[in-house]
Amino acid sequence: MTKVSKEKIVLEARELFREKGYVGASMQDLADKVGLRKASLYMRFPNKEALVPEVLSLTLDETFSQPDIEASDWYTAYEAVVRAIADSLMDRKRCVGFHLAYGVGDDTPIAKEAVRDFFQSHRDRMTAILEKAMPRDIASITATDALVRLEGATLLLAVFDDPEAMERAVDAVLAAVRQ
Amino acid sequence: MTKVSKEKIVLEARELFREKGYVGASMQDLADKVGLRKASLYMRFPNKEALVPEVLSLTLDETFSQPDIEASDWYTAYEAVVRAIADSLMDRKRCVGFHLAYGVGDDTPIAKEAVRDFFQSHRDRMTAILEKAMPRDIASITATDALVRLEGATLLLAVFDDPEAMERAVDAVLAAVRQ
DNA sequence: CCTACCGATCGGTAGG
DNA sequence: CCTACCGATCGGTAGG
Repeated sequence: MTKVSKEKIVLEARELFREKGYVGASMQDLADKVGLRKASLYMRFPNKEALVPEVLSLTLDETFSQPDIEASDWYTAYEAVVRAIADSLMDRKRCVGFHLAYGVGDDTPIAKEAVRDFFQSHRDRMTAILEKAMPRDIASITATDALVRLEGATLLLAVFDDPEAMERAVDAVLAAVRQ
Repeated sequence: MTKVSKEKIVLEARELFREKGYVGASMQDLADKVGLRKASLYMRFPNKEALVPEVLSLTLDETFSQPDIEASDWYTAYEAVVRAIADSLMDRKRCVGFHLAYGVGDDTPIAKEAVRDFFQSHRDRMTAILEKAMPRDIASITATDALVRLEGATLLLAVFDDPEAMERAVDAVLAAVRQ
């Protein structure tokens, strides 16, 4: 009976938030998943809301720890990010960030701010890569629209289990920066 | 004290589902909104799940009752649909269908099927318009990708209250069928 | 269309 | 890290 790590809890919390959203995910479900009693979760996290920043910063780190992102060639780096995002979305059929974006309200300001940070970080880091090849304002718009298409394609994954829209989104987003 | 119409209840239920999702919206909130006791809602609807098909079919009807959709010119009709969808999303910052797509699970099969119908109807009706100008398979893909972009842009509306991504999505989606 | 209620579950805490 | 509990709220029903 080895101690349950904080990371394990965050990973399972992410699965719950992704699948059921913020309100639909319960601390009892999470406790069952990690094999603890519910009360014991409160030793590591002050409350449910505090799980949200942890879940999102873990996810951000995963996405941007792709090896090719350090490539000197901007296109190689950009393609790596886009494919990392798309692969993770296709794997899980939903975006935990998007589910939380729709699901957290003004009653959970810390969670709300974490969601903003999550997507703003995506935009900033993608913009930084594209800035090597185009002016800052164009890079920023291009990054934002890429995110919009990738996230939008999760609708088809969630509703119809159809990955084709995501594949087309990846192709279109990459083609947009190649011309 | 005139009777509360079924439509009024459905309209308020839509607002709740859009804002809080399926699990986050409570029958008590809905009762308060329409000025009834909670038990009285069950005279018109057998349960909470039954509200979902009503909410979505009302929304579908609103979108496709735009006058210009009957235009003989396919482009005029398509533009009317795209703008009707975008205007409604920009107005409310979220898509009730998307929130329900992420939020309903296998425990609510009727709601889940209603969500599928909702988006499949969008695809079918947009495809029907585009078929006047291109082969069926291209029309279907074009319609799906248009939906993906418009729905994806709700992320920026929900998180940053930024309408610019939606405006660019509308322009891009219309430009895609003009060339 | 109401009052009054049901069992189940929610997030969170006391106390060890 | 646990047992045991808190008040609040959930969807839904009985009975009038």
